[in-house]
Amino acid sequence: MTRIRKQTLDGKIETLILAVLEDGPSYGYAIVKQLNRRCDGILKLGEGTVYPVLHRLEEKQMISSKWQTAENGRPRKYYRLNRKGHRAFAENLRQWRMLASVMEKVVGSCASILPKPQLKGGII
Amino acid sequence: MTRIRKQTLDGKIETLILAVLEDGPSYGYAIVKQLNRRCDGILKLGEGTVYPVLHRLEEKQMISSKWQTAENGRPRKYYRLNRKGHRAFAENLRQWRMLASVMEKVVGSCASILPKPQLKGGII
DNA sequence: CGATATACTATACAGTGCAAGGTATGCGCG
DNA sequence: CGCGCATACCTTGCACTGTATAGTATATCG
Repeated sequence: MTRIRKQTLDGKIETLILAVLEDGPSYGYAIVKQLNRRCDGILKLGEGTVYPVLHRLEEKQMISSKWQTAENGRPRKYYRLNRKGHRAFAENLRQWRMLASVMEKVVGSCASILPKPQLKGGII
Repeated sequence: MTRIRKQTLDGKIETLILAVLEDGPSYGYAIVKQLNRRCDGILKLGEGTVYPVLHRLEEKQMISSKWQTAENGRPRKYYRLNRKGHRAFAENLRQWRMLASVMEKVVGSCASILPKPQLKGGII
């Protein structure tokens, strides 16, 4: 299984992180682990990838952070979605669907050379 | 209908152009028009977007160019896929499927807030 | 005690979309 | 003829994003 490339993932990590936080507050290290575990073999994010995105998201006021000490004594910076982040996630999702539609329209037509795994229904 | 954002499209234009050329040789201006027409309302690429990508693709030896004069007297630079480009397109397609799978896994679970248009089959 | 996992941070780089601006020519219209 | 429009190409520079690299600190376990 090949790892996913940067240029493929580009612009999607923000959405992925928002999606994780959509399920409830979490902190950087856990987010990295969860995403990697969730997409084992395909996604292998480093901490140097995720933390800057978190800082950018906070800067854009989509998420808020709060330092908290876990039961194991470690300080953790918990992030949670705020209204702006919630809206951003919804918008990102819409954008994702649009992209999927475009790719389907353009690539789909000549993609018969590489048949799709399965897709019985049309546009995603 | 909102236009698709840069960060959403990021890294996909190369694939889109390769897809068009997969159907036969073409030239820059026509490629722009075709992509925009094909995805009317969503995609609005400028020439300043496409030409640099064509140059990069040629630099990476995925496509080759050949000047040719059209019947209307205008000089056109026709591009065609070569073997490397063909392989790159297949790889890009694989990457796209991987991305779709990742997005499905992570976003799909909590995406119930924004129900998908239709999808009866699972992974794209 | 040393290794490992946890948990955070900062810096610097490369690739990419795209806005902005420029050149040149053929064609139709008033 | 002059004007605008569509055609057809090009370059420069910016902003954003993933990520490699490097650094810090502490709890836990063999």
